[in-house]
Amino acid sequence: MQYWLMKSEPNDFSIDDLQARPQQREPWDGVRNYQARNVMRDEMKSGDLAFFYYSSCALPGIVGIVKVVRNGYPDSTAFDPRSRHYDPKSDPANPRWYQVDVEFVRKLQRPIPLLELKNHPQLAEMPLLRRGNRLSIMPVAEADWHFILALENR
DNA sequence: GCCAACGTTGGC
DNA sequence: GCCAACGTTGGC
Repeated sequence: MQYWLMKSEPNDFSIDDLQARPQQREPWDGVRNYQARNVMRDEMKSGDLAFFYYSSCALPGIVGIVKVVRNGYPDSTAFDPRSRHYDPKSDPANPRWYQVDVEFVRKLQRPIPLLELKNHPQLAEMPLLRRGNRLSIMPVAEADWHFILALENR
């Protein structure tokens, strides 16, 4: 099993939105970055866990945990001209973009802000904390996963 | 809103 | 295949 971090802008899709969905599940669609696409298509597997991370908001940070419940499959919003994620270059016969399905697991007892993560030298090698990182989906080392969860109750 | 950093595009 | 121009991301 692997661990991940998935970014979302809370104004766009929040963990509360996920919790409110039928079966508390939702396709993680609209990702238009090749590296993140490759992760969802090739690496994320049903049963993996991921941190739900808020970006581009008042308090960027980790707010919860989700579980991958479906392996990568083509992102159909790319085929829909009415979708804001429409990509005419994605051909259903040869899809360019992929998504996984995620399921709500729980919210953290408190959000763990990016600023706090930066205070821990142990986490300095996380892709999230590396300068200029723009990946919307990235791996989390198992040790980092547990370290971060231990911050939750402080 | 600013702007640094990065990814993508497209002319050559 | 190079690389300048442009668009996007995302913290601040």
